Order: sequence, then C-alpha cells, then structure tokens
Amino acid sequence: MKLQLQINMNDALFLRNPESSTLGKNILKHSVALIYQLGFESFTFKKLAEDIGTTEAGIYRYFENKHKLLLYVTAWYWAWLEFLIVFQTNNIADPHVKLKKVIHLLASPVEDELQSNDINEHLLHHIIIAEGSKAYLTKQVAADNQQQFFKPYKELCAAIASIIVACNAQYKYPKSLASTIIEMAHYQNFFMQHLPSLTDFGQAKDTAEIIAFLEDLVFTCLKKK
Amino acid sequence: MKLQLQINMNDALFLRNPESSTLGKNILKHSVALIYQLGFESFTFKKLAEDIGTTEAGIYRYFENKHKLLLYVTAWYWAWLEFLIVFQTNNIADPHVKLKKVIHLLASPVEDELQSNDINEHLLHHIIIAEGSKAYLTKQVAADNQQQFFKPYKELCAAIASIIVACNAQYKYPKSLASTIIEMAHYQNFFMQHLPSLTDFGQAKDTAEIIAFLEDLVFTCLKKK
DNA sequence: TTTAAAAAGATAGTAAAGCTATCATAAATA
DNA sequence: TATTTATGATAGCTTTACTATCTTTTTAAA
Repeated sequence: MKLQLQINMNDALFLRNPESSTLGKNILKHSVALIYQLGFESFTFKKLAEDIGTTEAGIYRYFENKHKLLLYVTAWYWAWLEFLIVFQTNNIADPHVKLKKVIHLLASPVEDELQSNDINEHLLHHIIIAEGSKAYLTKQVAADNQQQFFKPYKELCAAIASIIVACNAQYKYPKSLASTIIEMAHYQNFFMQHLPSLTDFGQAKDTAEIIAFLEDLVFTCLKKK
Repeated sequence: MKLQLQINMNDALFLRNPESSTLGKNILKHSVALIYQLGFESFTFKKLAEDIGTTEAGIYRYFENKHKLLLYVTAWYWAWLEFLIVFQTNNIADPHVKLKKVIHLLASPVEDELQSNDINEHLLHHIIIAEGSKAYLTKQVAADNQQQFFKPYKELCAAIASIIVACNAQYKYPKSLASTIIEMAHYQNFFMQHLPSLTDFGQAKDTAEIIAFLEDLVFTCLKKK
C-alpha cells in the first residue's frame, strides 16, 4: 500500500482543478520549476505553455492569471508544511521539542520523503522564500483574504501559536511570534544567500545557524520568569 | 536659516538626477503617491506621466524602468531613516534607550517635522511596508547588490547591529536580530492591517502594541545571563 | 544679446505580456 | 455509437514597457 497525500485546495483558486488531469499536473510541476528559474516577474503563461508543450489558452483554462497560480502554489505549500509538522511532531509531548522541530522544518530545505506529488518540494521551498510574500503584498489582499486564500498560512500560524502557548501560557504575543518565526525562517535564508551582510551567517551559509538564531530568539522569549 | 536635508543617492539608480529639476521632483513626489494608490504592480510610467501632466518618454529620461524607481525610493527611505535615527538618538548614552527609539521609528508612521523634501514620508512609510521587499525579492538581486543599490538598507542594519552590540557584546546574532527588527516592524504592521489573525494586535490595531512586542522580543534576547 | 546646448513636449512605433474567442479534433463517458 | 468534455491550433485585442525622432522651450555660455 502506498499512501498518497491529497491536499484539499480552495476551489476559487482555479478554474479547472489542476489535480484532475495530466495537463493540470504538468502546469503545477512546470510552474514551480519555471518560477524558480525565471523569477515570478519574468514568468509568463506563454513561456509556461511552451515549456509544457501546450498553448497559452490551455493554461488559462486552469488558472485565471499568474497571481492565482502563485496563490495556489503558496497555499499548497503552507498546507503541505502544516501536514508535515503535524505528522512529524505527532507523539511528541514536550512543546519545546515540538517548536524546535517546527523551526527546523521552516528553515531547512525539506527532505522529500513522502514524494507527495508532482510538485518538487525542494524547489517549492526556494520559490516560497523568494516569491511567497508577493502572494499577499498586493492591493488585492483584502479581496483575496475574503476568499480565504490565505487560510493555510493562517492555520499554520495558529498551529505554531498554540505550541507557543503550550510552552508558556503567559507569553503575550504568541501569534506575532509565530508569524515572526515563519517569516524570519525564510527571510534569513534569503538574506544569507543574497544579502549576507544583513545576517550573521555570511561565512558558513548554513541553515543550521539560522535555526540556532531562531531557537535562541524564541526560547529566550518564552523562558518563564 | 532653513536646513534642507540632502540625501546622496547612488548615480546608477537614475539616468538623470530627479533632484535636479522640477520634473524630476514631480516624478518622485507623484510616484510615491501613485504607488501608494495603485500598488506597485499596477503602477506604470504611463499613468505616472498622466498624473504629472507630462509624457511617458519624459519619465524614461529620468528612470530606466519602474524597478529602478522603486530601488531609488526605497534607498532614499532607508537613508532618510538612518539619518533620522542618528539625529534622534544623538546624545543618548544608554544603548537600550537608543534601541527603543529605533524600534519606535521603524514601527510607527513618522511625524514629518523636517519636511525634508517633496517626498511625503508618511506615504513613503506605507509603501515601504507594502512594496519595500519587492526591491530585493527579484532575480536581479545579485546584480543590484553589486551596484550597491542596497547600501542604505545595509548601513541601517549595521547601525542597529552596533547598538545591539553596545547593549550586549556577548549576543551572537546582532545583524540577524537587526534585520529581524527592521522587517518585523514592517511586516507586523502589514499583517495588523490586512491579515490581523497573524498578529496579536487585531483588536486595537495600534502600532504601540507592535512596539511593545518588538521591545519584549529584543530586550529579552539581549538580557545578560 | 545672441547662440548653442540641454531639457521637455509631442508623436509614433515596436515587441512582449496578458488576456478572450472560436473552431477543430481527440479522448473519455454514457 | 453518441455525446459530452478536454485539448490543440489559431487569431485577435488591449495594455505594458519600452525606443526613436523631431520640435519647442528653457537655461546658460560666449
């Protein structure tokens, strides 16, 4: 028996469900690779179509535009990551150990054990680091939020916040600390790679140091007085 | 006598110096207002030209493209903010007090006392929050970085890091903590406004709470054992 | 004060991006 | 086998992102 992870996506993100056909799956797979390669600004449906060997119009049958595709891909990533966290922290009693695991999963490129899909999670991790915030840093945040497009991100944040509360129920800012951990796990990665003087990890360029930084940050804050 | 703050900008950011003419100053002024209004993605040189009452070609004589304009505006912001920080923390001996001032200046919309320019710093603060990271989250970071376009950001980060070191010379991650403070001061603002469930400030929506969160975060980490 | 050079305005044009529409064909399903 | 449904092929339209050229105005040097 082989388990296949199925992530339930918000219908409003697509016109036709990309998980439902070969072309759809190809769109997802090649999107991730092409956004990784070109960056989101230079990525177009035309180039994607050529890459897949289909036509522009074919892509438009699945996604309204590339912003929706980005929303889809990021939502998928956050949902997948939350699953991974739940899976890997299952049976761990100590919330501190749990939180360490979370920090590790956020900051480090993932080992693709489940081979969950056509989506390459390693590349995906990279594009979420570089392009992820563009999903919400737009004039349409309010509208997109109303359609629940950020639900997976919010749920992950809430899940982390609840581990934080389990560590220290007195701590006053569990949600903000959770979003700080998520964002910084990614931004410190980006800075380490591209603007190393903004970090203390310029020499080694090792995510282990980011993890150490975040653990120090988080557990110092959560230490009860 | 009235002092006029003059910020020295990297020549490679523009084709013709926008500070050198009325049209140039108009470009800066209206850019900030229009990016604020439309968001960076929908902002175009054509719309900007119409807004000013000039032609598209006119804008192109000053800036190569809108990305360079964004780089200019963000670089200006960081340079201006560093000036403000130096100015306002001058004569303060205690680095802890200094750091508090820094957090305050980063997180709160600024009182425009100096009236430094044609640029509206209040609007600018907003667009840096929503669009600032798009300046470096691109495929050209390396090239842009090589041309020193992020120098003001890096210098601000280094200045904050040195205050952190003054607070606690033993602390291992001064630069990463500095970039965390900068980014989170902005991101928590954005989240508070648009995705409040990612923060603990959804009710009051007051930057004072962001400041309290960051102060708690930073000073707990810097407390010597 | 004249003259020339520099900046701005006016207009045109091109390639690519970001779509929408239509018709034919192939594949899946009833 | 009939009929929906998905895909392929092609066309076309608007907007963005530029570049080029020519004229007029402003500025600054001779």
